[in-house]
Amino acid sequence: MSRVLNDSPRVNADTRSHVLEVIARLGYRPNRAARALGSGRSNSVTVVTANTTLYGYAATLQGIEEAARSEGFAVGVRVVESDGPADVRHAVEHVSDPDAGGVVVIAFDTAGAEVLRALPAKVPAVAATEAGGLTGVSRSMIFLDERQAAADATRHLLNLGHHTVHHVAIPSESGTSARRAGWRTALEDAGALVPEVLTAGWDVRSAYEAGVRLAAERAVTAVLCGNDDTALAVRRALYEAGRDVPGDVSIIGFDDVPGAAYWTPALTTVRMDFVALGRACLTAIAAELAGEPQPPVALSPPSLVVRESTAPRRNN
Amino acid sequence: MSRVLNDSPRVNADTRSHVLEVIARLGYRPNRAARALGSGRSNSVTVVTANTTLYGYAATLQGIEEAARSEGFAVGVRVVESDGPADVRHAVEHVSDPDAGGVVVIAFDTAGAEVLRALPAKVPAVAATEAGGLTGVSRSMIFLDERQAAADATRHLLNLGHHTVHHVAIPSESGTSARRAGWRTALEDAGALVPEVLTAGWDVRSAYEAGVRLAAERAVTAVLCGNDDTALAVRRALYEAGRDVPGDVSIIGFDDVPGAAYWTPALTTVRMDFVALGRACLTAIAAELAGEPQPPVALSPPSLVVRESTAPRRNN
DNA sequence: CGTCGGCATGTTAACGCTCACACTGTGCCG
DNA sequence: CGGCACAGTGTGAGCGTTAACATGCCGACG
Repeated sequence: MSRVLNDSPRVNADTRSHVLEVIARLGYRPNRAARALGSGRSNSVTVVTANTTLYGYAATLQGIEEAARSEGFAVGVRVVESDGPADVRHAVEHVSDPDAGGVVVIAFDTAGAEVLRALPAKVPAVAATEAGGLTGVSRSMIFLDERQAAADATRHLLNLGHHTVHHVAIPSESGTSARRAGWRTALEDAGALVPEVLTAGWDVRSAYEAGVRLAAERAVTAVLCGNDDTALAVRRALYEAGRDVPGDVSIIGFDDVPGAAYWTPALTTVRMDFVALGRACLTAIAAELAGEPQPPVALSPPSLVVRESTAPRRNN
Repeated sequence: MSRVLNDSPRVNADTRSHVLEVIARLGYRPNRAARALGSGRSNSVTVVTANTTLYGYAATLQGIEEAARSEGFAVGVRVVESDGPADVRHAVEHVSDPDAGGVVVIAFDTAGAEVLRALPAKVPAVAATEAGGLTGVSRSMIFLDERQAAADATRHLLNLGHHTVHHVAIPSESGTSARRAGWRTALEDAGALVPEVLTAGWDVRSAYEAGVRLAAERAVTAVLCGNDDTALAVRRALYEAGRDVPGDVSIIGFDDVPGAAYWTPALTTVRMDFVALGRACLTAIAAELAGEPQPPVALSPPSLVVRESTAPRRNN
């Protein structure tokens, strides 16, 4: 019976259908735990992430779950609250259990990255990372390369007549995220001054505070925000300072959250297909678990979508 | 050794510490699958949800995971894409496996509700539902009762001089959600006219369309939206119609998503503590799995937080 | 001083599967 | 017509735990 469940090639069609019939009649359901124990495989993946609520993480998780479901995998979730040694160790121990199956770690931040580094080589894993991947880790790493889009966004602002564009960064694994890199490159190529970057946390408040600082400087007329939530907060700070968006200041976000098109003004942002990223991760870990070679994945690159939050520089 | 791992009372302190020492030295880690097989228990819960990306769902999941982690449970996720029979059946089969452990279904919508109804009585489960719970299901149901807050919100608008309050509803399990009920009650109590409710889906676009219809009617000056995303879209529609918020029209949302306070104007909304809801669900399912009686949970009720999107009715 | 009741600890049958191997029968080749 | 290869099927030894039971030990009680 084990043979028909795992559809081995060596079963007579008659026998198979008979077994299937009996299975149906008895309402038999295989027990996953027993199957895992017996085979050593578990047909499940667990995703470790720093958060389940933030859009990028949640959407990636959704992509993973979607693909997992269609491939018959069970999916587990484990959050690492911080990159502190205790949290990281616990997460690593959790997923080191064979029952956790394959692991996909969402390493957009240092917490995920630390887990990835601490993960024993024997546990199968892939990672969703920032563009470029992580250094010093030999794992399959899949990412959305927004470097180009970040440069496009910056150039878009420059072409609008802005003398330079400011950047408020979100937490990232490397000090130099792809967003920041693309931004800097575009600025340098254009011979524009590269302002100091402000950093915000995941919480909207810290982004707001960065916005307040930016709003105080009359010289800033264009800002590239690390993500849409950051853009929201920066916009708020600008508003409170009496500076109109996009009249006085143009802003661009990253992610293109579902509501971005419905903002007032609608947000110019970079569309990131996190769901596709998640799906690709699942496909990759499934291949690794099956011992198949992993074809390099090519995700369509993020692209700038221009809406209403950017406008020509107002001469005054 | 099984005895020390499960800290049974009948072990000598010396023996225990010795075993512990050896365990540490060998780097031994118990195997979850084997443990589940042997004991019949799995120390894990799987949450079935219709979505992982929408704020209410994601935050509830976060609460569950948080509590699960601190109690040593592993958490699985299974999404039911729709309330169609096939999706529901697959989800039910998935969680019927003993390895799935306890189940917490997020039944804010019909998909979740259907799963709950179809779940065999033998599988331990609790549900996070709309206020009031589901009829015809005998399971522990935990919810945030926003009826009062909805009424408060409606009254707030009425007190501001609005003749009535329109409502755009989001999908719900019952035709009459608590939000809607509270709204209607407040309206009736005030002797105000009860307008027809508009319904939107989870997608922002449908909410936008509802907003467009509302914006076309000069009589609407106050609208209570089913959630913050809906409010966002309605606000956009109003803006496109040249109607100012809150000058011409006041709007209120539900959820109080992290960014709501940073909108422009900051959104008046009802704060829902989904994380606490999730935690409560985990506590409940853990108790059920342990065979302990379940104390009824009392979650602090959602409350209205007044910000900038509501203002006195403008007489014209 | 013989017994009996616990406490500690040793032992082993499940748990529900998978996988490797043994076995049977058939068609085909020489 | 014997032998062989192989498709199809039966069988049972694990897989890593748990829990029930068996055993050994000591002190207390009669």
